[in-house]
Amino acid sequence: MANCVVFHTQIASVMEVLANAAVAEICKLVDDDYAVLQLEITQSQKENRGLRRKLQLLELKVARDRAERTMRERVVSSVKILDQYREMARGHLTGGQRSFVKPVRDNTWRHDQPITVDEGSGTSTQHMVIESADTEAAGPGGSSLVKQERTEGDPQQIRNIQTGVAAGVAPPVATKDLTSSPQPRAKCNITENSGTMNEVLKSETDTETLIVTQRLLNTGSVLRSDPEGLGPLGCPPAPGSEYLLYGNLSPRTVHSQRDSCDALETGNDPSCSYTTEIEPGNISLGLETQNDLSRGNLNQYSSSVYTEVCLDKKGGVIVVDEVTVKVEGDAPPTWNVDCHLGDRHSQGRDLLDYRGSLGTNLNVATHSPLHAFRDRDPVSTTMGPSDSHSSILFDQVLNSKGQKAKAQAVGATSDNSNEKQFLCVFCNKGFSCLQKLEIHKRVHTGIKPFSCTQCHMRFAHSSSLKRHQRVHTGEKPYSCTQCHMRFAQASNLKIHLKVHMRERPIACMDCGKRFSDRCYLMIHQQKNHSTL
DNA sequence: CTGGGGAAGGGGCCC
DNA sequence: TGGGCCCCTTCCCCA
Repeated sequence: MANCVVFHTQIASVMEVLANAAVAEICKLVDDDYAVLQLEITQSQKENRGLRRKLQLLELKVARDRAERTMRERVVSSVKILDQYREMARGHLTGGQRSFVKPVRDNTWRHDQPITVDEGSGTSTQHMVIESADTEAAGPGGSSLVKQERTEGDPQQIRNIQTGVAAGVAPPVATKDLTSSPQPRAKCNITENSGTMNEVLKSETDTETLIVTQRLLNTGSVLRSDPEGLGPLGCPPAPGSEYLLYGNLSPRTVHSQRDSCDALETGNDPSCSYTTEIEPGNISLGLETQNDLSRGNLNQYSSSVYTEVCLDKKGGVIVVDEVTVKVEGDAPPTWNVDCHLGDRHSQGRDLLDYRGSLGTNLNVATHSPLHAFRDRDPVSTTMGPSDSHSSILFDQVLNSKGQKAKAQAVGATSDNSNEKQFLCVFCNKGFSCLQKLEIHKRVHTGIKPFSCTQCHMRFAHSSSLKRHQRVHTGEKPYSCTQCHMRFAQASNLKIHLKVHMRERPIACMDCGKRFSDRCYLMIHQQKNHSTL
């Protein structure tokens, strides 16, 4: 019995030992599996983090591209807007070439009518206020004020754009327009923020408000800066400014300035954008006109300033780049033909071309009315360095200091050969050299450096100007050998020669009338011999 | 409606 | 690289 008890005790001990060993084994297995699982989880988490980072990078890249693209587009539109203001001022100064029916009081812009320019990339809210004293208040040097209120932001990121000629600073181009304006014409300070790329992304919800309030004078309207001649932050205007020169450097030349921060140095920063996005509700382009249009007082505004800017042929909305100018009411198209300065039809065609271009690429600022407006600048008579300079500066605005060529080169796509490494930022068309690209971009920018001295026609190509001048000289160097017809253009002679060679092989079986093409015969038969 | 002429836009090529 | 020429295309006007 005692042995039996001892035996059971031993068995129990063995069982316990075995159980402990089994538990230990199980625990070891669990620990191992747990470690493996932990390792796998950790690796998965690392992979997730990596993928998340990649995703963020991709999103950042996309946002950067979008911001850069938007910047370019808005720079164009903003430049055009500024150009428009210059034109407005100039138009009031050169009223002899444009019909101004509107009384003086109606040409006054309200101070409280803002233009909101959402720069999209800014980090602060800024206001540009264009003010002008009344004729009486300003005296013979009646002027308008363009100033900007900046509410926040790093002073290091401010750039001032000064349009016009600062007091005491000689205008770059002395023109006859100045005769009507004894004072320096325009001076416009635009303080602009630039930020980092992150700021661009962040500031998509931020607003930068560019409030432009200008009271236009019927005569002698002069844009000037704030009386102190200081920028919004007290930065004195730099006469040697170079920013935002665009188009023709007439007295309405945009002088710009860079303050000490040299904001254009931010060229590497895509957020360094001078973009404008005019909110229809705050748009001041029309200012009172817009309201008056809705009231049906359009006839009072034969001023090309208003009609050209505000009116679409359909009387609805003009879309210039991303700037939407809403015109309320059934405003009829009132492009003042008299304002076209003797241009028989090409300017109107510019508008058509512009619309057609927009039809294919809404982001292309092609021959916009504003450009057409500028292009009718009767001041410049020949191409001057200012024009090329302005083109360069336009590119500076567009691509921020030397980034243009880089962008063009970087933007090369597979469908462009190495021979055409210079790509147009507007249409992506490739050119073999930079000069050709620069010339081509006039199609989009509307820059026409070549002006006829006999009329006010302007051309983007020197050859076009030379060809045009035959209109004035009456020279017709191309003569037909078959008749006595003479032509100023060889292409027209070539077309004419077809008259002598043209055959009309298509004959109507009913009446015998012959046509040069089958489609003419079909139309003819449908109209005259249709049995239906 | 059709065709002809005038004129301009714009790109390619050459020097 | 810049200017000039050539060419094609397109639009407008007119008969």
